Amino acid sequence: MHDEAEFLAGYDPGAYPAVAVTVDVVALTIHAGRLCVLLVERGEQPFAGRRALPGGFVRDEALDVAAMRELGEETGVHLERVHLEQLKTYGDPGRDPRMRVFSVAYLAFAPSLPEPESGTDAAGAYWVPVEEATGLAFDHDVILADGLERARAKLEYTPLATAFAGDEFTISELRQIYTAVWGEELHAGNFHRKVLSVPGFVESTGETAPRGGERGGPKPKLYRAGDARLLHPALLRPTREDDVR
Amino acid sequence: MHDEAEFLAGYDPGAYPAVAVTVDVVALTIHAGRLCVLLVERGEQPFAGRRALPGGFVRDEALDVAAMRELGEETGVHLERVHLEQLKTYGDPGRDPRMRVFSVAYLAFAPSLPEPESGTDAAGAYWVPVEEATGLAFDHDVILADGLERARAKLEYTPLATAFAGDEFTISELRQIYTAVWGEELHAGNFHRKVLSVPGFVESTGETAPRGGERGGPKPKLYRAGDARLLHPALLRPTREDDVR
DNA sequence: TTAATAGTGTCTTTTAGACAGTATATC
DNA sequence: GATATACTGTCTAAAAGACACTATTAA
Repeated sequence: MHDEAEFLAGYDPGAYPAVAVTVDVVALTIHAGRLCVLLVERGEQPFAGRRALPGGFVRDEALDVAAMRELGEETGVHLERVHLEQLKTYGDPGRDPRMRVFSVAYLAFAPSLPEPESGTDAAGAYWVPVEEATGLAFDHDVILADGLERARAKLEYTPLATAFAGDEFTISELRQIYTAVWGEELHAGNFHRKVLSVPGFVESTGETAPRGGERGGPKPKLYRAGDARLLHPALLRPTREDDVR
Repeated sequence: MHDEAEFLAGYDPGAYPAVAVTVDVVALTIHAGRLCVLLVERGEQPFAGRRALPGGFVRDEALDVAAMRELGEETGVHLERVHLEQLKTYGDPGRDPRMRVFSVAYLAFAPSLPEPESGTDAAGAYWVPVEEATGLAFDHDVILADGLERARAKLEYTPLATAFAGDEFTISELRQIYTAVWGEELHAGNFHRKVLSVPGFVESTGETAPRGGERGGPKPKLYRAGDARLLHPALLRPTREDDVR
């Protein structure tokens, strides 16, 4: 189109007030039966010394690429089979003292627990149990809360829990993931039957684990993630009427 | 903090490459039993003359404020009890030929059908059945598709359908909303009982509609939206196994 | 009168959840 | 042997869905 080319030639990007776009990542994993989030200690202003979600400015790249890159650069955590999804964008004026900064938050689920190495941008990075992750920089407390709510909801109707597990896992391990994320005990027997009854949630490897539990019990069978993208029927949280209203 | 103030004084926002942030709104309503989306005909480059979602640059304001403002300015549609929620952010390099533009998409649900007046920014604005809303400017086809998927899913486990209805509505009207959004017929009798059995979904006004259907039938009772934020148990779509994998 | 719609009854199937019970491991 | 765990059986209650039926209204 001639008109469009002409328009583009005369267009001045600098005419708009400066804004910046960052990505911040809520990376979750299970460690010792507890749900943990990856935090960095900020080495630079603003909020130097405060804990924050890993993140940084978006370059000439897609948003999800930026999220994955920042996760690796800033924490030394390089996740291969990591599940990454966009959470929400935060852009209230004043949420960053430097300038107008819009942060596109991502949610990541890490299967195992790679101990992070300190990267270039951060003085340190570590997994922190989510209950202890408070007083974060910027509006990251809110972002974390939104991420946790999303994660808890998605466990119900998607096979997301398998993203927290390794390639092969037992039904018990899967149940412990649900327990950690929801913060509620689940009946072992009913959970077992339920998981196996949902088509495509898990599939058997035919193998069994090399040994039983620490204090006895039979060797459990091993499973891997199935091909379902949604759980039908869903695996609902124990109903608390209060949450509904 | 002395350190932080010092840092801010020496900070130069112009040092970063220019980016822009816009909001785009997927505004949905039901018209004559069909799900419709609000589109504008672009009056300016780029994509002049093409249909697009209403939207524009974010000013010194919160994102949801920007979304509501653009909806009003660009289409003349001023929605009072409109439900507005953030959908997703789109930021692929090259999605806008002018510069790097990140678009924060919002999803809006309009109860009635205010016929839009042409506003300042747009050559025209009109409601279009979603099946006919193709070939949109930028990546708006994708944004619309994501918005529809979100809307369809939220009808299942939230009372969102009431946002499409007026202050008072009949169970039949509510069912027609589900039918229009999901594109599937629902059994009238079972739907009726189901809606009334979900706590807090709807509450009776005690009144009945002034008359029955066009071709006969009793005067239906009137209801208004209840206080539930989630539907328990949910109102699930007729299962299509294919959607799951 | 005809036909369409509102609303209810009832039956079957599926699912959730409580609870018990058996087999198999580890210490 | 004591004990913890994996897994299954069984029963009950809740819910989904199919289908039938009555009552009420507009044309």
